[in-house]
Amino acid sequence: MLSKKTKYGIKALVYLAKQEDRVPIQISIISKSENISQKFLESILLTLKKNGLLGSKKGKGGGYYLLKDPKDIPMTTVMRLLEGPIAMVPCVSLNFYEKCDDCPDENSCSVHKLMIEVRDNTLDIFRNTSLADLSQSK
Amino acid sequence: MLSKKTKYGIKALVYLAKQEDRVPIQISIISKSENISQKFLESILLTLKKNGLLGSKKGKGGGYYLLKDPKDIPMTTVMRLLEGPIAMVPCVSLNFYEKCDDCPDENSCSVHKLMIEVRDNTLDIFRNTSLADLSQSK
DNA sequence: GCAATATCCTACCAAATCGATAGGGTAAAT
DNA sequence: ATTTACCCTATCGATTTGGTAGGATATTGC
Repeated sequence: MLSKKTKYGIKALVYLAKQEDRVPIQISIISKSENISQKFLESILLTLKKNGLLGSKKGKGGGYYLLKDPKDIPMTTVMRLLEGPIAMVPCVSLNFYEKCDDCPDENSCSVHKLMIEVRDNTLDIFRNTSLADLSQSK
Repeated sequence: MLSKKTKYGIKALVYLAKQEDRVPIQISIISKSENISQKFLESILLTLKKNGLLGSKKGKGGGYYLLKDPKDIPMTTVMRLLEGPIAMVPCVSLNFYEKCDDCPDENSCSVHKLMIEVRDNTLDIFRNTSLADLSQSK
């Protein structure tokens, strides 16, 4: 299940990507427009900033803005940053791998094989979808 | 993230599907073989029984057994039963649909569109994978 | 009929996560 | 100097998760 953190984060990024200029947009603007709790959104944008997706400006006329061209931000990046692993099971995760306690041998695990297939497909979608793709849609 | 409940459930079902005959298998056998807490597995198998996937026999020589041919059990059924919705967001779920609080219009929601794509792909895999497919693999 | 077996059922529990809120600190613009 | 708006930490209630406990119920073998 997608967390609200991720959902809100994506919506905010799309909102910023839709802006013509790279003028800083205030949290309050986004939170109102997208119906997101302002304080919650605040923390989300902060982590997006800490991880190099957003820049910020303090004080009057301040706010957040994208650091890169939306075309150059694949959804894999966004998802991993906000949601964590894309795989449904840690033992098939590329970036967050973890061995299962119960599984003696991954290669003979039925769940493992199935979840690799799911991961590959999902990964493909996220890799081939950029923030720009999401923003252009009507 | 796939819950352990689902993971264990799948493993147990695969274990049962691998049996030659349809002789009842005891919980303790499966739990030992698959390294699953016996009591936890008990509750999982019970829900699988209540939902028509498994039959059971009480008393000596009792246990659980598959009610259908593994070929006729698609993973969509198993997943929906144990994990719930296959979609990452309720607003794109076929069987567990729920409207978002924050979204005024689903059709113009960027997250919505992306998650529909993911759902369709994942659904496709689960639909075209049966319990038999998982059991045959080495 | 009685004891052994193994499912069935209910209740409970600790830990973790989630979504959100509170309250102030810091930097920048006017 | 004041206002603005990001920055940071801490806390909180609700829910979910994975697991445990203990006994009730049905079936088998003797």
